[in-house]
Amino acid sequence: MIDYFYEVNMKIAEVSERYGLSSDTLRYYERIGLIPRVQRSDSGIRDYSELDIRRVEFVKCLRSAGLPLEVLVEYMDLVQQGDATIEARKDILREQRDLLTARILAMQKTLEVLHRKVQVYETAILAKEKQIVQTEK
Amino acid sequence: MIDYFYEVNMKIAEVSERYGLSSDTLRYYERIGLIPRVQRSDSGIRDYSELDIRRVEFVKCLRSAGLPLEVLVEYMDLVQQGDATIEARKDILREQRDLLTARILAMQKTLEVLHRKVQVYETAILAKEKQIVQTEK
DNA sequence: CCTTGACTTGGAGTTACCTCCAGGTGATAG
DNA sequence: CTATCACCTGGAGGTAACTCCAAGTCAAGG
Repeated sequence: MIDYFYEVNMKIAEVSERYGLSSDTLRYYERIGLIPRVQRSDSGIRDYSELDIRRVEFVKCLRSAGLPLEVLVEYMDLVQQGDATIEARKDILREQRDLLTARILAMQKTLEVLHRKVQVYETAILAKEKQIVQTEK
Repeated sequence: MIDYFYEVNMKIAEVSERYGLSSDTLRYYERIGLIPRVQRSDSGIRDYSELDIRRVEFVKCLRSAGLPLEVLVEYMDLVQQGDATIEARKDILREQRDLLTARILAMQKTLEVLHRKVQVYETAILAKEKQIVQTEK
């Protein structure tokens, strides 16, 4: 029988595939309360709703920038608590945004250092090659 | 008696202070071969030379951008081995530079997401305040 | 009916990177 | 002379974030 309802939901393997997080990690995130409990099918299998998937995406995004799980858990907890926590949530995100800005700045400085150092090596290698050519003459 | 030789060297506490790495961390870095063995005074106390200090600074810089210890140990090892390893060292730094570039890019995207989200919260809070004012009338 | 394979759970194990500790030494201040 | 203090060593402990495992369930295919 054809299912007339459009089925958006996904099993854990699909979510894992799509967001590059292992199934174990997804289950782990749920365990620690980072993602609220996902609905299970009759046979107990996770059935990620669109909302769940958006949460995974959000978490994946912030985690990949290095925000600590602890902070994200706290934030997601506040989200669950509803409108009264908007102020607190904003404060968390603002703080993390500022920290991230600082981290990016530091990394850019380091990148510069690395970049110059690579260039120094490249010219050193060129000089060495030239020396070899002269020796061969 | 006055010491006529200019004394640049530092004890571990001073290096720790100056670079924001704990003494334990400095000793740890030496243990794992990230910093070659630092000279000891007669009574066995570390006496960081200018070169040692430059190494600490370099490591601190790269670590703060998230380069893994393993890679840095490998690199410092090659440095110890002398000129023959210049090519290999360049390759390591180039790879790490490229990885870092990618990480910074990803973080900038996340920063944008965070930034927008903070703004959404800020306007939401403003709207809420306005509502309260109206209710009070 | 039986096997296969993707899923479930609770709990244990792993990795990277420190951080702490116990027990000991040597220089300096009271 | 003794107490304090910064340092030493080797080794154990801690934390964050996964990652793996054993034992079990269920649906689908042969």
